[in-house]
Amino acid sequence: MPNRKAAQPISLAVVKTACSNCNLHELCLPLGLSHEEVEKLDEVVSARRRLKRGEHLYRAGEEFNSIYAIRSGFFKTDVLLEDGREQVTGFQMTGELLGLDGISTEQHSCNAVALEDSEVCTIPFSNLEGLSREIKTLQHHFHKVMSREIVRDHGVMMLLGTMRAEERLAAFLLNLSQRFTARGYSPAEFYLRMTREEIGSYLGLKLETVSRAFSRFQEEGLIAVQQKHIRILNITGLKQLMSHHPRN
Amino acid sequence: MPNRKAAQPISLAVVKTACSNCNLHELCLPLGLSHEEVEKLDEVVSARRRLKRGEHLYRAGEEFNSIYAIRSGFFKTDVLLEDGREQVTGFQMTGELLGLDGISTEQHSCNAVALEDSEVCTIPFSNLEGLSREIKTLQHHFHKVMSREIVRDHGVMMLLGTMRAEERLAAFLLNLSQRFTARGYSPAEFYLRMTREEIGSYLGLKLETVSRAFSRFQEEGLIAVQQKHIRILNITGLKQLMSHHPRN
DNA sequence: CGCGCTGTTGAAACTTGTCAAAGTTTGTGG
DNA sequence: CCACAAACTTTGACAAGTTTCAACAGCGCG
Repeated sequence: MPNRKAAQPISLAVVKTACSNCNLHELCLPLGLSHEEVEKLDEVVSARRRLKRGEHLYRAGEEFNSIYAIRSGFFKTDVLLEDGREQVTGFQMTGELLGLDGISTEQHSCNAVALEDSEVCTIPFSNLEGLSREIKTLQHHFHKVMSREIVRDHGVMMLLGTMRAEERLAAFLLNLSQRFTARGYSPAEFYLRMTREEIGSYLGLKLETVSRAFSRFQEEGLIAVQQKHIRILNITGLKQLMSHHPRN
Repeated sequence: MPNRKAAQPISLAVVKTACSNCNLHELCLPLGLSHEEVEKLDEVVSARRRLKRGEHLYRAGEEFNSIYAIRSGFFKTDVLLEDGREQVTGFQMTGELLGLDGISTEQHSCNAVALEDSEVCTIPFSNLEGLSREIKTLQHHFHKVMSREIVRDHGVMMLLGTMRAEERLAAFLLNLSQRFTARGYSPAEFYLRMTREEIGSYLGLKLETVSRAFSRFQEEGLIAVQQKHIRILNITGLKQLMSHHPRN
């Protein structure tokens, strides 16, 4: 096995990822696998890839071959309609998977764009399927991950279908907070990697509406906003905001 | 093999389904399996279950054990928030699968309700996983089905996030039309199984708005509505309606 | 150091929701 | 088989929320 730490010219495509060394066990696929099984998975995860901010990991229409595990960084996925309409369908962070949408037609159905310099593990899908046939735990975990994505999408549908602007933004901030927390970051303070327009697109709102909601939250002492820097001052307040549903 | 047509007391739970006889090959799981493989699947699909209109196939919170293939009938799934908000997340028809959301937490995360008398095949999930480990084609097909669900959800997010009332309803009708067509029914004439309120819930609109949009489509000669009976008179018109996006 | 992208704020327009009333269909029990 | 109640649908008038358009401020990249 090559020594990855040696100071030598780096061939990006060749650097092997090692699930066994990765500190994302609980977030990514290797959950609950034996040491031996993780080593098999190592063989399947073919390469790391680095992306600069703004770079596409894949584009809608491209052939689907692999799914990607985010090692570090931050992504958005978005869908484009023929008529030019566009919507952000999700924001993904460390330990989350990208590309599941491509399995269905063997073509990616959305664009994945790095919102900051990022690094992903490439997992050739047919290898993953192969290994899933051998390792029951892996198979089941993968199914759970796909199912979780479906449940998550239902949550977004709920948000888009039943919540008003400020509720949507509160839900969004609370969701980010919770995901940062799960990764060991502060639940109350973080930088947004996306623009107001991208937030709006995700939440089904115009950027101005997002901006106004931020301002309103600030006036009410719920958060402190300074551009992309967010501090949540009153988590309970944000949560309450969401349970005051309009009527029915 | 028992003769299912014999006039004898029927024990619902015992009647075996036979994928091999089923005319839903292309819609359900057995796509592209060999004869032999389909027979293995037969063994896994444990029982049929009949539901009356209004009956729940499963409820949110119940333990997840099986997924269901709709043999005949029509369902809705909906999600309930603690605060009483509710949203229909989908309508499912013959040949489609129900229950994929439950894999993630081993609990169903939504309710599935029959909107007309219906019949489903119960597919114990661990059996399906087992068989997937043996039959590559089945495994891959199942992954595609899950992925297709994710892509479908993205479509709904798009609809909820970027379209206005009439566009949403047009998209909804076109989608139904297309799915009926795929099942050999008329593309232009069908009965809605759901109420205006359920349509509204799915589309993120109030029932009055749905009703008004129907009326407007009728005035414009795009469709003929009589309660739940819909005839599409001008498919192109409906499609055009959707490409006149608001602005950007 | 300035230009462009991003974000903020205001006022007016528009879309959808709310409330209310009346019409229609469906299902049930007499 | 009819009658009545309940559920569903339609329509109108008004209110509320969000978008649109516009102007300006701020930050950051080159």
